[in-house]
Amino acid sequence: MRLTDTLTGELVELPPPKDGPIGMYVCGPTVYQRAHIGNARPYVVFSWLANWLRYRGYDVTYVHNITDVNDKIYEAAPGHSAERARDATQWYLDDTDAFGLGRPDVLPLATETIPEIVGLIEQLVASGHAYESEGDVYYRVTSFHSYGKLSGQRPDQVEEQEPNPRKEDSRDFALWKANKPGEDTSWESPWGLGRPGWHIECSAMAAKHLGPEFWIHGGGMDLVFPHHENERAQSLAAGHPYAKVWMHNGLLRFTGEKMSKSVGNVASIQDVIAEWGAETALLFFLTAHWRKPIDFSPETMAAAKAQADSFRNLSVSIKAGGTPLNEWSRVEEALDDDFNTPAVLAVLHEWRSRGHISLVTKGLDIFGLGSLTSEKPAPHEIVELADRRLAARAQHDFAEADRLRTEIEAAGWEVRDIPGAQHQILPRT
RNA sequence: GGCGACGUGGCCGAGUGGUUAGGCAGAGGCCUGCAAAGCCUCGUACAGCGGUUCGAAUCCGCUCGUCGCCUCCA
Repeated sequence: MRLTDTLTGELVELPPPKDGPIGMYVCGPTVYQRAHIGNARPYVVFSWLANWLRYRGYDVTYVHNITDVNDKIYEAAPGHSAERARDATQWYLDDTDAFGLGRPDVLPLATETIPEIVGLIEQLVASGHAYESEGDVYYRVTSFHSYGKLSGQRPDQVEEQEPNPRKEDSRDFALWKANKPGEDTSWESPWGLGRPGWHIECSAMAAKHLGPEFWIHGGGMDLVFPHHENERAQSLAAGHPYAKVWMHNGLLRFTGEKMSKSVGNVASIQDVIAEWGAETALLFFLTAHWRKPIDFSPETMAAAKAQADSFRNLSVSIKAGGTPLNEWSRVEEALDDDFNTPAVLAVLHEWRSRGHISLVTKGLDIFGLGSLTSEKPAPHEIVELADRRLAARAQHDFAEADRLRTEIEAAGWEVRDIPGAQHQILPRT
C-alpha cells in the first residue's frame, strides 16, 4: 500500500498489517453552519481509505476531529456560540451519516480536550518553544528548525498582515488566547481565562487518541499552511514524532453555478444529497483521484448520476458473465497504488459490461455503493400493474400496455421488457 | 511578491519512456409493438516553445493559463 506524502512529495509504503495498527487523524470541520459539499470530500475519501485498509487486514483507528471553539463560531452566533457549535456538530453528523459510510472511530471535540491542550502548551512553554504574553501564549517559530518544510513556505517569506505587539516575531502564532469581550466560552489556564488556538487543538487531540506517533494525517489541501505546518511544529517541538504520512485531498471547486464561499451560497451536503442522492454524490467523488481538484457543477453531477445509473442497470440486464479468476486483484492493485479510485472505476465499468455482477458489487461495496446493484422489490400494486401490462402486450393491446406503463412511471417505477415475454421492475431515478 | 497544486480528445478523467485506459455526451446500426435497458460500430488527445532520448503525454528548462494558501476555510 503506497500513499503520496505531502512532506516528501513521494509515495510512502505502508508496512504490512502485522507490524502494528494504523492511526489516522483527519481534520474535520469547524462547526458554525451547515457544512458544504466540499467539506464532505475529506470525510468521504478518508472513510473509504480506512475501509480499504481494514479490508487489507490493517487494524485502523480513524480519528476525525470537530473544531467546536473558533472565531468563526463566535462570529456566527454571538453570545451563544456553544449552543451553535452543539447544533452544527449534530448537523454535520446527520449530513455525513447520510452517505452511509459509517462514522469514524473517534470524533473528538476540541472543548473536550482542554486539559490535554493546556498540558501540551505548558510543555512547550517550559521547553522554550512558546511564551506567554498578556494572557496569550504564542509559539516561537524561530525555535523550530524545520518550520516551513511541510508546506514549502520559507519562514522569511511568511509575513503577518496586522502587527501584533504581543508577539516576539510576526510569524509566531497563538496557542492560547486570552478571553475577549464577546467570546462567551472560556476555560481556566495557567495564563488566565481563555481558549485554545486552532492548531494546538489538533496536536492535542491527535496525541490523546493516537499517541505521539501515528501513520496518517489527512485533511484538505487548504490546510497545509498554516494549520498543518503549525501542528507539525508544535508536536515535533513537544517531542512527538507525529504523522508519518501527510495526505491532502484536492479541493472541490464550485463552478457552473453562481456559488462562492465568500457569498455563502454554496451547496450544502444536505442540499446535494437531497437533489442527487447519496449514491450519485459518492460516485462523483469516486471519479477523481483524491489528490486532484474536482469541479462541482450540474454537469459533473449529471455525469456522475449517469454512471451510477449504468451500474444500477446491471442488476436487470441479461448477461452471460463467466467466472473470471484473478480479476479482483486489479482493484487491489489500483487502490494499493495511492488509492486510485478512478482507475478502479474503469475496472468496474469493464466488469459491468461483461456482466460480472458479483465482482462489480464487491468493488462498489468498498465505497458504500453496493446498493446500486441490489434488487429493490416493487410493491404489490406496482407488480400487479406490470403484470396487467404484460397481459395486454400479449394480446397486442398496446394502447392499454402504454397506459399502464405511464401509470407505473407516475408511481415512481419503471418496467423494462426482457426476452421471453418477461419484464423487470425497478425504481426510477 | 512568496509557496504549492494543476493544464489530456465535445465534457469528466486514469496514465511517471515504447502496448486500446475508462466513463459521459453525440452519430449510425441491432434488439423492441413503440420505448427503456442492453449490444455493435465511430474519436488517435495530451497548453505552447525548446532540450534529453532510437523513442516523451510521461524526464529537464522556459513561457502562457487556471486554482489554492500566505495565521485560524476540508
